Amino acid sequence: MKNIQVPRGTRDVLPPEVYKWNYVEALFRHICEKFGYKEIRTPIFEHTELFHRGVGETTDIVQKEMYSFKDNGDREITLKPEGTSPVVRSFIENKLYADTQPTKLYYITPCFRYERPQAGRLRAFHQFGVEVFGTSNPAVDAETIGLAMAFYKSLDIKNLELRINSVGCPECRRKYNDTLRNYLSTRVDRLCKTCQDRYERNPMRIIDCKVESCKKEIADIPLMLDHVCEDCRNDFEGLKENLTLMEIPYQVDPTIVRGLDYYTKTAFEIISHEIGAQGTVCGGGRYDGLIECLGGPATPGVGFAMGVERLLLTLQNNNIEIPKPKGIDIFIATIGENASKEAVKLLHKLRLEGIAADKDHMNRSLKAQFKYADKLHAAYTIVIGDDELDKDSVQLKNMETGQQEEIKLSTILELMKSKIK
RNA sequence: GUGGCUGUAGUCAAGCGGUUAAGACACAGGAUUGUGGCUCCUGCAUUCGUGGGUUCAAUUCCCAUCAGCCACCCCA
Repeated sequence: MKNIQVPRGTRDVLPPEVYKWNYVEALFRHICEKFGYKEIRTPIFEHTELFHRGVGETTDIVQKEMYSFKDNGDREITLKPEGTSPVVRSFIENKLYADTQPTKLYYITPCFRYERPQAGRLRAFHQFGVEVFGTSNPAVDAETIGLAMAFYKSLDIKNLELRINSVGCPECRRKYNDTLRNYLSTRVDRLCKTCQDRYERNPMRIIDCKVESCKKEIADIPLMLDHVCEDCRNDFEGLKENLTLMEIPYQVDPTIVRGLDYYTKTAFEIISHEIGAQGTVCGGGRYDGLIECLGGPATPGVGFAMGVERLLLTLQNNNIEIPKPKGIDIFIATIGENASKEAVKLLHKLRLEGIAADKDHMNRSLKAQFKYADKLHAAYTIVIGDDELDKDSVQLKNMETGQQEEIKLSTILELMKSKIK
C-alpha cells in the first residue's frame, strides 16, 4: 500500500526536536509575563469575513493564500493566516475594552497560508505574538519591541537587526500616495514589469525594487517618512526616544512597508541574516484603525508576530544549544520472570512518587538492558534476579561513575526519593 | 503564481547504460558463567521518490508527476 505523507509545506516535530519547542514556548511565556502581558487563546479557525476585513481585501494573504472552506452548516470558515485579527475579534466580542486599559495580550498559535514552501516559509507554521490595545503612546510601541529584543537576548541570539519606519496615518498616507503617483506618472513606462503592476496596486512597494534600472529611475523618490503629518512625526520621534532610553539599537528604514492593510504609524522588522531569503524573524507595528474596522470602539493597538520556525532556524544557524532534557532517574534491569514481575510493581511505585523510571519490554539480555539504560541516560541502574529477591539486596549502580553500592531492595523507593532531590 | 537545482536504506552518501547497488553513522545481535559507554565481529536496499517512455538492457537517458531546496514574489 502506498504511504501517506504530510501535506506539502507542513512537517512533524519529532521527539528529538520537540524539547526545543517546549523550551522557547516556555521562555516566551516567561518574558511576556514579566512584561505584564497575559496569554489569550483563540480558535484555529474563524469566519472568513474576519480576515477579509481584518487583514484587507487587497493583500496577498486574502487574495490567494487562505485555507478557506465551507463547513457542514454552510458557514464560510478560514484557518487563521495570522494572529492579530482573531485577538482583536475576541477583544471586541468579550468587551475587554471595558476593563482597565491598556489590554496587554500574548499568544502562541499555528497559522496557515497557502504559499510556495521554502526554508523558513511553511504552509502550516507557528507564531508568537503580542498585542496591546487602548493606548496610542509610542512608548508602548517601543515596549513591544523591547519585549521581542529581550526574548532574543535571553536566547543569546546576536546579529539581529531592528529596522523601524512610520507608514503614517490614513490622512498622511493618502496625501503621500498622491505625491507618489504624481512623481511616478511620468516614469511608469520606464519601470520594470512588476513595478508597473505595483504602480496600480501598491506604489509604495516600488521603493524596494531591486532592479537596477528602477533604482536609477526612482533615485529621488519621495519617502513616506518625509511626508508624515506632524502628529505621526512626533510619535515616530517618541518611538526612537524610547528605544534609546532602553538602549536598543535601531536603523530607520523608510522602505519597510507592512503587507497587511491595517498598519498605521510604527512599522518594524527584526531581521536575521543567517537564515536565507526569509530573514524577517519578527514583524509588527501599530494598527490604530483595526479595532474600529472590525466593529469595536475606536481603540488604538500595536503588536508584533514572530515566526517560531524561523526562530528555531536562527538558533540552529548560530549554533545556539537549547538545554537537553535529562534522562530517567533509574532503570530496573531484570533476570527471569519473577524479577520482571517484581520490577513492574516497583516501577509503578517509583513513578507514583515522581521518580522517572523504566524497564525493558523487549526481552533483552542483561547486557543489552544495560545498553538500553545507557541510551535512556539513566542516572542509576539496579539488577534484580532471583538472588536479589531472596536476599532483599541489590547493587545500585551509578551509571556515570560506574560505582555500585549494595542496598536493600525494600528501601529503594525511599533512597531514590532522597537521591533525586 | 514564475524561474532554477535536487530526489539512492532511519540519516549522510558512492555508483550515472550491462550479471550479487560501495562506504559511514544509526539500529539490532554477539565477543564463554548476571553489568553500559571504547574496541572488534555479524546482520540490516529483490531495489534507486512515483508513473510512463527509449533500449536487447536503465538507479543511470527522456517525459510527466510528487516532494525538498534556492531565487523572485510575499511574509513570520
